[in-house]
Amino acid sequence: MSGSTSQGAASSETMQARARERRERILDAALEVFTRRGYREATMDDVAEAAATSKGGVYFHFPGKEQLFLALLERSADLLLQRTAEALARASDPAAKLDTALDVVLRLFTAHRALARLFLVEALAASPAIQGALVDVRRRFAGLIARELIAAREAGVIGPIDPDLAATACFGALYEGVTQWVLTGQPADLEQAAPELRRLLRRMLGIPDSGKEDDARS
Amino acid sequence: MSGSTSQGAASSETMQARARERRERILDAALEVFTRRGYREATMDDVAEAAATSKGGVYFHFPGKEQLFLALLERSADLLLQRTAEALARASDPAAKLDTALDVVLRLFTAHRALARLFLVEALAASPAIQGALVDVRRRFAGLIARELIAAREAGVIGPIDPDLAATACFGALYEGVTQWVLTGQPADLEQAAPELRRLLRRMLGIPDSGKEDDARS
Amino acid sequence: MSGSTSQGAASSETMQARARERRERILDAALEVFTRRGYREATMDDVAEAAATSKGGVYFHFPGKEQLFLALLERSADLLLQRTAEALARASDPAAKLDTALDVVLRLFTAHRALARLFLVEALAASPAIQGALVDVRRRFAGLIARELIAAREAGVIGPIDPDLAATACFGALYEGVTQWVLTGQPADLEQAAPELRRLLRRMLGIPDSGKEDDARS
Amino acid sequence: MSGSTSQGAASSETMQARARERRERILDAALEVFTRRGYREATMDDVAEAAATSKGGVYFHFPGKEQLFLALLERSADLLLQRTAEALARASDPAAKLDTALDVVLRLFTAHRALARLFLVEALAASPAIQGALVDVRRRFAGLIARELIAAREAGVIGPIDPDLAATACFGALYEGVTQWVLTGQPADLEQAAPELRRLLRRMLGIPDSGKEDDARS
DNA sequence: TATGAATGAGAATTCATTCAT
DNA sequence: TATGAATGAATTCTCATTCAT
Repeated sequence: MSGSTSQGAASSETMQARARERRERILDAALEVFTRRGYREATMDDVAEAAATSKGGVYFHFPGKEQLFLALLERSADLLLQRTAEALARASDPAAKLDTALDVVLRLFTAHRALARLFLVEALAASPAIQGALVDVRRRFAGLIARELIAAREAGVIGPIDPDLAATACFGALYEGVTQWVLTGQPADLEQAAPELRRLLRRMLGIPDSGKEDDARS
Repeated sequence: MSGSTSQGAASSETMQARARERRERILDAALEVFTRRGYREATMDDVAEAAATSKGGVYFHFPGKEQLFLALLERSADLLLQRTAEALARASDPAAKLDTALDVVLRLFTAHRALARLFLVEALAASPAIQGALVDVRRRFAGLIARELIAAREAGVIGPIDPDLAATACFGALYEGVTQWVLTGQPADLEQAAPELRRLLRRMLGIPDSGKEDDARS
Repeated sequence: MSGSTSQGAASSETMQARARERRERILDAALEVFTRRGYREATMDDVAEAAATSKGGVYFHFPGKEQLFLALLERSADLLLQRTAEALARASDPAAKLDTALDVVLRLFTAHRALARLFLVEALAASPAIQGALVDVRRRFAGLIARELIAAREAGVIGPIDPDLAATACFGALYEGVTQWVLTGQPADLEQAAPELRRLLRRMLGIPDSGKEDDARS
Repeated sequence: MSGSTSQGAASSETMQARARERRERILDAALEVFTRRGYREATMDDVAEAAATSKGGVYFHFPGKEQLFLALLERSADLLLQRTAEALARASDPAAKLDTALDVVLRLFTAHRALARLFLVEALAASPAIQGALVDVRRRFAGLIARELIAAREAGVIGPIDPDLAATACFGALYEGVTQWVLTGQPADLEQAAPELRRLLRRMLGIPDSGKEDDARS
């Protein structure tokens, strides 16, 4: 199995690279299709066509429609969670962490509305397995926030609080705004809502206002 | 008015009453089925069977699956919004209004988890028309809150605030909690989360803590 | 049964008159609907609505859809055949008979395009029973022509001829022109084709040209 | 061109050949089924079964029932028109052309009564699209005749005539005879009617009788 | 007689998945 | 690996007919 001929190995490597490439292309196509048509309405034919391959080709890379969606969800969730975690790590104090996380999420979703739709709308009613996966993603995300809240509490920056519930509420406030935007297109620029949303969340969590910044909309 | 026509009228009235009754029975059955199987998985056969009628009977009362769901959504939304509006009207000061509205919603959803699931999960990815209707319901609900926030602001009870965004955030925090409960069953008792949620929302909105109360649902 | 009370008798007569009236109204509505939607596409609901009555009402007067169509066909065929027979009786010589019959048919169909459609198009593929009825009508009509041809032959006005085949051909030539008109709307004025058609049929049957008349389209 | 790709090409060619074969098999089956049951009564299940394939297979090759019928109509019309055109081209003088065309049509329909039924009866009331297609076929056929009439007129073989109307009448006479035969089975042998029909049409068109031939049925 | 609610047997069509090539 | 033809179960919706009132 280990490179009997260099040619075989080279070709195998090339093959693997190609396979990975095609896999990615299928995932990209799937994102576009699931977003445009919805999970149920989207057909494997749609995906195959969008990926410029055949139905059989899709089935070679993914065992089924559900697993395709799941893979897509995972890939997207990893991106979202990783970016958020990085942003949280970069910021020093709790207030800054909150701000940064908020910015990352809003920016990410603004840039990838399709992805937002996938998460917030389509995945919810797709299938039990997908629903489960989505719940998991939400939990991981809320967990990220909760951890920070615990740290902030221990540092004495914020008062006593139920970190899980607070994180969920925080997540939900953000979530609802994005969902409305995804579904209705309003506000036209999602990021413009950031300052006010930041203020609301800070107040909810009991993070003291840093005073200086942002255009108070008194 | 009496006399020769009364018989005809009576029979017609009876018919209409029966028809209305059957229509309600179908809606009840539809709620049960859509809840148990999800919008997409549910079939009109299921609904007919659950309503102890025939497929044709369902189609006599509703022109299609989507319209059936829409009718159901409307009926349920009216109930939810009306109850909440009543509760808001009963309470006097903003803090009490928030508390009461929260209680009503949590109690309603706790009592009708099926309905909650229908609203929060299934409807979202059902079809564009249903999605639109759902967005509308969410907006009406957020509007209810926004109106109160404006009143509270004018009464000087709370500070300057963007009422729409705040209402959306408020709604979202609540929504997310209920959704988690619907999807995961946690917390086991949704209403137990009320006091802490109340505290968070109050803080977010800037409603002064009345001190004494909480976890006493006196 | 014989007028026990004048009131009863009167009301019964009135009833019968009303019933006949309604029956006619339903037939009129059926003609309109079958013509507009085609036999298969037309529903009993359509007919009932067009007749401003209820489905049950239609079923009271006619045992079923097929019988309704049959009754309509018969009523229309009677009209067509009777008018043609009258016209044939009025004319004296074979040439005049042909001319008159042609005029009657073209005028009748021009005035009642719906009826023409019913005969020439819808009835053909409706159901075996209806097809049988239609074949019968065609035969009766062709028979009308054939009888005249036999008489003309016996009178020595025309040469030897197979009367049945000639009648069928005659009928078909006419039929095809009307069908094209029904299906395509061309020629815009069906009756304008009469002179040329008359000339063709005369020649086919061997009826000598009366010379004088009509604008030769050389 | 040979070598590594030849295998792929060969397999692809094989596939295509098989697919084309299957497509033809479905068309053959459809002809049989539509003829036996009529357009409306025939179900896609019937067609699939008759083609020894699955419903999905039929839908793979044809997008729907109507398009299947349309494809069938086209295939059959092409056959009929082409044969007739060839026959017309083979004959030299107008009289011979008429004779040959008549023979071809009668022979073709006699041999394929199912096909005749499809054309003359079922297609007429099937659906607007099918109706349109059928009108088109009729027109093309009448056009074939009209062209010959114009040529004959220019050659001075026949007198002044409206070629379109004459062609339609000619076509109609033939059509009606065949339709009667399709619907009633009479005459038992369609081709036996040829001589007399020929005489009638010749006379109608003003083509001089060649004198010698045919068993005059005086 | 008239009404219209109810029935239920079907129909066309869709699409995830399989598999020979 | 890739292709695309083939499968067939499942689903929505239709409509002639019945019948209680």
